[in-house]
This record gives sequence, C-alpha cells and structure tokens, in this order.
Amino acid sequence: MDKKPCNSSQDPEVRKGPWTMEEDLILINYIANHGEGVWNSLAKAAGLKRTGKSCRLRWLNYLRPDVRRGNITPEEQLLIMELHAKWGNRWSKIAKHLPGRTDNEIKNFWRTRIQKHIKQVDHPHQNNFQQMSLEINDHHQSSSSQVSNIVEPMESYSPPSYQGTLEPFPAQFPTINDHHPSSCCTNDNNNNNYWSMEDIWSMQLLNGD
DNA sequence: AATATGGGCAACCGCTTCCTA
DNA sequence: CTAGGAAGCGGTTGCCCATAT
Repeated sequence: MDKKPCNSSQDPEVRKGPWTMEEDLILINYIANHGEGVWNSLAKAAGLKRTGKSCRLRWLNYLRPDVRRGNITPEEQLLIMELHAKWGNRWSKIAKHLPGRTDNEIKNFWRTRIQKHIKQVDHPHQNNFQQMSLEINDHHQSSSSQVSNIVEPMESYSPPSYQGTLEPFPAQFPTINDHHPSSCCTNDNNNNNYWSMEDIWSMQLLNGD
C-alpha cells in the first residue's frame, strides 16, 4: 500500500510511500542524538516531511538496532501459534514474547505463512489446529516445549495442542530474508533505497554518533 | 520470450487507549 | 471529570518479485 511515492495531493509537505535511504539516515541520526521523544515533534525537528506516525512505524519496525528480521525459527513459529491460540490477533502482545520481532512482522508472518498453511490443510470435519498439530507431531516427536503451558481456553476458538513439538513447517517455510530488500543492499533497482541495516548502522557510526 | 498469477511484506488508515493539563 | 493530543494497535492495501503457464 502506498508504495508509490505519492506526494499526496492534499498536503504536499507530507511524504508518503517507501522510505528512502536518506530519510532513514536522518531518522537514525536524529534518534541517536536526541532520543525518541514525541514523534510528531521529532519528525519536524529532524526535518523529515513525514508524519510522526510514519516515523514511529519506520523506526519500530525497521530501523531500531535491536530489531530482528527474517529467519523466524521453528521455536518462534511455534510460540507464535501458541500465543495466537491464546490471545488471537493481539500481535503486539505476541510480539512482546518474541524479542526483536515486531508486531507487523508477526502479523505478516501469520497471514502469509500460517494462515496459508491452515487453508491448505483445512478439512471440513477437523479442527485446523488439530490438523496442524498432527502434522507437527509427525515431524517432531521429541523436544520439550514449555510454551504449550501458556495455552489457556479462549472464547473465540479452541486452542491447538502443540505440545512437544518444534519446527512446525520446515519444508514449507523458506527464510524470509532471502530476498528481502533490506538485506540485500541492491541499489541497482529504480528505488535505490534498498540496503542492509548493517550498512545503515555502520554509516551512522561513521557519522560519529 | 512474454504474460499472468500469487506470495511476501512495507507502509498507510482508522479506531482505540492512554496520558496530561 | 473532561477534552485534546499522542501513541498503540489491528486491518488493509498495493507494489515488487518469483514462479507458472
């Protein structure tokens, strides 16, 4: 959505769409120097033609140094499923239990991978999660899992039984970061704003802050 | 080789919740 | 207690790219 750099017909001062390398650097440098603070003020003070909301999202989901991207581990997959069974679509709450993961990433992961998988294995007479659980058990009979203790009854749907399982979908789930723009530093495309966080942070450090 | 299709994901929108004066 | 602003959150969109035809 809004990936086109539509400089909004309403307010030409507000930029939308994908962030450029320059904007990323400005935001990183500014936060490194001044901290996070109030996002709307921060956006203005940093000279970014972005809303505070946009800055916050970009920082939290992408630029933060502690954010982990891609390579969601089987343990994390399992934990996501467990916690989703417990809390439903409370992505931020789930994300709090996965250090370095963002709610957006987990949400996307759920929608693109797990939901797809649920559809694939969907059976009219069988609970989706039970089906998944069966498949998981086929894969791994071993490995203890404390996370299953987390599962509690939930009103909207019955929770799965994932006990003693790891690596839910090793074959179906390729690693996320293989072609991720932020991990490949491919400036050869038309947007020239794809680079790795390592690049960004090393540049940031070189800038002396 | 060209075109169609679908998956993945970044980023926006609108609503809700929290905080402060 | 109330109102206004900021932050948080979940849902949704649309572009890019890989794969299928």
